[in-house]
Amino acid sequence: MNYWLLKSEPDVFGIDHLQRFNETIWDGVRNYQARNFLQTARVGDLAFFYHSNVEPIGIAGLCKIVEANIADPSQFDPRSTYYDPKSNLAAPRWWTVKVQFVEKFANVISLETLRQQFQPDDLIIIRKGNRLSVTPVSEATALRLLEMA
DNA sequence: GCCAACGTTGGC
DNA sequence: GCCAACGTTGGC
Repeated sequence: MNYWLLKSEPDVFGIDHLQRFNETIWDGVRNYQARNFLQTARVGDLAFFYHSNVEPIGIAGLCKIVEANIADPSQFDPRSTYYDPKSNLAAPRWWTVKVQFVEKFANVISLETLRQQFQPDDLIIIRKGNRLSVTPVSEATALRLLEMA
């Protein structure tokens, strides 16, 4: 099993939304490196839910992948902000997963705490200038994060 | 294939 | 609101 970190702005979609909806298709990823990570995610993998651009910044909860290799439906929807006219049904360009709510942490693991506890090599999210919205997390790091939650 | 220009992200 | 960092675009 693998571990991931999914980044989102809670003003748009946060852990509270996921708790309310229980499941969601993680749509709108339009970065090839992030997409490639998503394509390797498998059912049963766990993903940390990171809140960006908000106070407090940090890991707010946990979810799990319940469906893998979904062609992101928003790429085909002209009304969607994620619409991609260069994609098509026969050869979808953007792939994603469906995630299910697992847990909202009692306290957000803050970015400051993450920086104190981990090295940039261990946790991509704390690397300077990182903008990837989907990143892998090693098992060792994941287990430590789960203990901190 | 290079790279300047541009738009976006996201912490501060 | 600022701005550094980054990815993408498009002219050449």
